[in-house]
Amino acid sequence: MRKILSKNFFERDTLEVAENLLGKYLIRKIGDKEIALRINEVEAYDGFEDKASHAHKGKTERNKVMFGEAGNWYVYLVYGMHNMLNIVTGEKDYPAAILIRGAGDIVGPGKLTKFLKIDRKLNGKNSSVKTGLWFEDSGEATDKTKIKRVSRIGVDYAGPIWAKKDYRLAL
DNA sequence: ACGATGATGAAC
DNA sequence: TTCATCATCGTA
Repeated sequence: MRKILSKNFFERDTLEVAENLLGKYLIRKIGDKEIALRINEVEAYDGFEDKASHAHKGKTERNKVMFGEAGNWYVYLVYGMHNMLNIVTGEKDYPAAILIRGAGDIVGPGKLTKFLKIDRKLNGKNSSVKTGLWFEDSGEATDKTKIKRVSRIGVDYAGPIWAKKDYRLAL
């Protein structure tokens, strides 16, 4: 059973989406080939108050897609060389997204986008077969009791409260 | 432990 | 228009 995840899956609480995204598949179509990778590590960036989130200082040219429709891709460049892949969650005008850190054998958000040839051309597009990048539920059950919850990476600047939140989920 | 490498946002 | 900063990675 292949079920494509659509907007309604992402239009709810970010932590809840993050938890449910683990074990789902990220599908990338390149030419006539499809690559499917099982998602095993994500990070949540949730709301205005989250000081680790790009949206904390309000809407800007870069982060505006976080304020848009759930199920859209938020892709940006860090450190001058790595594209980060995020999926927008929650209601419109509520800024939140989930960073995909690891899928399949690929560990690390920068390596993942390089492997799947993902760049900012996808920013603001929705996740669907049409854009060549989407999610599927294979139907296999994931054991939620096995989910590890630890602090996020590279967000020390957010201060002790927000840097310490266990918003990094892994299988 | 550190440098690569460039867009972004805030200050001036 | 300049400047510090950065949701990382590979090499040492």
